[in-house]
Amino acid sequence: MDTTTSVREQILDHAITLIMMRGYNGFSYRDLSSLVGVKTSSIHYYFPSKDDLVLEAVSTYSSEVQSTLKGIDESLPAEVRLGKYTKLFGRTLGDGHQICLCGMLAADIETLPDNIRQAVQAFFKANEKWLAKVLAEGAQAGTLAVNGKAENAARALFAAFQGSVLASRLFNTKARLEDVEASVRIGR
Amino acid sequence: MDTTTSVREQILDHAITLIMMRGYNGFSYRDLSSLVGVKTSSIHYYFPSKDDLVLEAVSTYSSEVQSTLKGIDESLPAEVRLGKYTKLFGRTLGDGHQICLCGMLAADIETLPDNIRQAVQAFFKANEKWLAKVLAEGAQAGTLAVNGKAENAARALFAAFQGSVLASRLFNTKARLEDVEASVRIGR
DNA sequence: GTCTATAAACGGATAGAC
DNA sequence: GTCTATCCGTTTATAGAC
Repeated sequence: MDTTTSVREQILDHAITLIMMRGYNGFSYRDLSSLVGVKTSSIHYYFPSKDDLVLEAVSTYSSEVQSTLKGIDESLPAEVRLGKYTKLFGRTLGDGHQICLCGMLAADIETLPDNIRQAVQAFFKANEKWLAKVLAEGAQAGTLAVNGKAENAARALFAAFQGSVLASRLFNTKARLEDVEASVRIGR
Repeated sequence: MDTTTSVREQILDHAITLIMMRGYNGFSYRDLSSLVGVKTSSIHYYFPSKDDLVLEAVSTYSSEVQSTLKGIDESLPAEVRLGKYTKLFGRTLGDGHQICLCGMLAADIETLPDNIRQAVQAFFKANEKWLAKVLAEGAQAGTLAVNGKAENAARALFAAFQGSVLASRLFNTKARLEDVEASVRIGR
């Protein structure tokens, strides 16, 4: 089997982790250079500008999340799917020093170009759409507490997940993610 | 009357705005220098290190928010107090380019010293405590939808507010703050 | 208190050899 | 593709004159 990871992939992977940890303005080509073991000029060969690198980081990260969501069987009960979504955010935390890449870039958005803003917006919309479907079904089944329209509740719920990974890292506990799930889950 | 604003106050005010806009790693002493009209070395006179400046920014910001919360009459109905809290976050947005200072620093937390982390944690806890009281009363009165314990629901709700200012700025609309309020408010 | 001057490291980025 | 070498602006911070 092939366990090779190209330099390009390594750069991208480390960039994603660094952004999730320290944000756009908190990492440099020099950081990547020492992590991957190539000179900064080699990184510029693959990603001419930092914005190019970050834009591709968003695309890669977003595709991975979308793929995970697509892998969640829609025939499962709504509350079970929500539980899997909570776990997805739990994995995002990693060793406890990372938050969602798009949540982080949303914080840095005023220092980023418009094409990155659009990519981050698309990530938000996709997550909200997925959650809206889950909430609508859970409301129908009486297993999830949904106040008002599912679309509005989904936007509030996604915001709660983004805010809670922030708080989870700040307080060094995953319990805050569970608070969010508990806030909409009826019964045990 | 005295409309004088000391250089020190001006530095602090602009620092708070810059952090809310661009984050810890997104502004510099040079930015402050051009905004206030003094050299960067003069800023170092008041705030020896950037961390000193940011720590005091958190203290000042936190005091202002605490003061606003204290000014909300506790004899008002819970849902009315919640409405005022939503408006507080709406003012935080300002001209639409700012988020909560402590939400921003929570995103930057991995690049900050421990004393700042503690100050940000204290801000989170104070807000969650205030919201827990409102939620408990609203649940009792049947005006607010609270699932599970008020303390847990309050942590989820505060996370939702933090996430929603992020989204409000990202999409350039205050509607996302209202989604959060609507998600717990019963009836019209 | 505020300035000039300067340090010393870091930032993203490019040219050209190999 | 990767390197060396370099550009040039930025960053936090300090020393010392006024």
